[in-house]
Amino acid sequence: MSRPRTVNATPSERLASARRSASGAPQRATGKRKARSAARRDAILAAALEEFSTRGFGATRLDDVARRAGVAKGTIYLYFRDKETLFQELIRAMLTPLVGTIEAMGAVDLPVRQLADRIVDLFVREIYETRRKDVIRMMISEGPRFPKLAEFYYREVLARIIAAMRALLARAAARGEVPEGLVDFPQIIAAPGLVAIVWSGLFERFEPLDVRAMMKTHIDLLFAPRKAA
Amino acid sequence: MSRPRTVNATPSERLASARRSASGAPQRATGKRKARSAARRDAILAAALEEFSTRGFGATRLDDVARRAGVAKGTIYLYFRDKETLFQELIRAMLTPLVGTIEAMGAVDLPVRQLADRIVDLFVREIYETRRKDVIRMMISEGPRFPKLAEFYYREVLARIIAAMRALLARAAARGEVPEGLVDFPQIIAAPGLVAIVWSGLFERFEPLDVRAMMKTHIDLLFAPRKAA
DNA sequence: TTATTATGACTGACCGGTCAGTCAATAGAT
DNA sequence: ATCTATTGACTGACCGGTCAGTCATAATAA
Repeated sequence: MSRPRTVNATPSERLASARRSASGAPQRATGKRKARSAARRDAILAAALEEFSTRGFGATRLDDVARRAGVAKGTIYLYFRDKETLFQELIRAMLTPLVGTIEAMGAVDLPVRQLADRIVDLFVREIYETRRKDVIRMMISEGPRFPKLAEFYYREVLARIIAAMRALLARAAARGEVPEGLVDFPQIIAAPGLVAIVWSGLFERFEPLDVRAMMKTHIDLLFAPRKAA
Repeated sequence: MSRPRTVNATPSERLASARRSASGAPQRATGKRKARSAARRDAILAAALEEFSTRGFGATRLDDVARRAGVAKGTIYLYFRDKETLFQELIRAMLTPLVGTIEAMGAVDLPVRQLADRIVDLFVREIYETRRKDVIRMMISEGPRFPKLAEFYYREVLARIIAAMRALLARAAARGEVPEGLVDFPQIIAAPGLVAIVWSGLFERFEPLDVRAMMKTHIDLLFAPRKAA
């Protein structure tokens, strides 16, 4: 047995190691190393996105992620505690930037129709035509088995977006631009977006779907001027 | 999906096995045996539903399915060729009965509003408050990695429902009960249903959603009388 | 500046546990 | 007795996670 292995590592050593990985980059680093380190992390996340989004969490092999990232498997564990952490960090990294953008949009005070158009545009450009579409699909697929992840997504993303929408819709409703009912269910506005995301993953090849047109139609129907009740 | 783990089995063996399993029951059977056989199959499917829908396809262990069904693991293989076949049969068995019901509904010629109410009711009673909700969730989650399954679902379920809806909407539009736009995107009608299914799996515990109310609101908004263009 | 030492990022062979699928043995029906 | 259905121990591919060892780079000394 010529491969001696160290069997002992004090609890504190283990803890230190765990803490390190949590930070997301191996130890401290300066200059060249720091840059390289960040690049590596990104490469791993990019590879993970590719693999996770085509194979799903369970069927993804970390060996494949490593190969795709041009890195040894062990390296992944220098940047992420384990497979699950990698997965969650990936989703976090992809979705977090969106929130600010959307909240900002809700703050602007424009006629709802214009806002609606902007929202549709934002959705198509920043989500539907983007890898974020796949991230949301993953969220839907794997979320039920990752309660922590679902909670993060709800608290940091959804709840905020819904709050912004509600505020916006309430203002519009007060002006009579929008029926009151919508304020209770902002989800209705986003519903076709969800349909589009799911459809694209399952049925696009049988029957392509014009997302923009569908969302436009939906908005037109919801916001069309009505006869008085 | 998943890697084939069996490496040896002559083509003819495979065929024989396939032929038998395809029938869904071991050999021919009559009387008592036939009944027992059908019951077994059902027990396995029921157990599979339970396991697959909480753990997902990949993480479900056939050992667990067997235990839950009160059967030895090998027995599963008497009724289904492999894990994937079991999964697909399950979805097939759960969704197929729906199609007829929905198509029948589309054939009736009633004012859209009444039809809409019936459709909402059907959705809530036959899907949302049922295990079928979970089956559809599984379809969404696992579909992208089971092209065959997605195709079956599209051809046998979705396409038919959409066709029925389109016919119905076209009639209604001709009568001026419904805006023309809807005919192009029957998906819009179903969108909140999808939202409800996804929501229930991910966020119910943070923020319950009144599906009936949401769908009612949506329908009211879509079908409300409009000012003339 | 150049030489020497220290660091820690990176590697990849390896380990241990897991689980789909098999099949010889057994129970049960006819 | 014969034939079928059922069992569950077993196999082996597979993969997440580990860690001793390597070497480029950074820190320090000369």
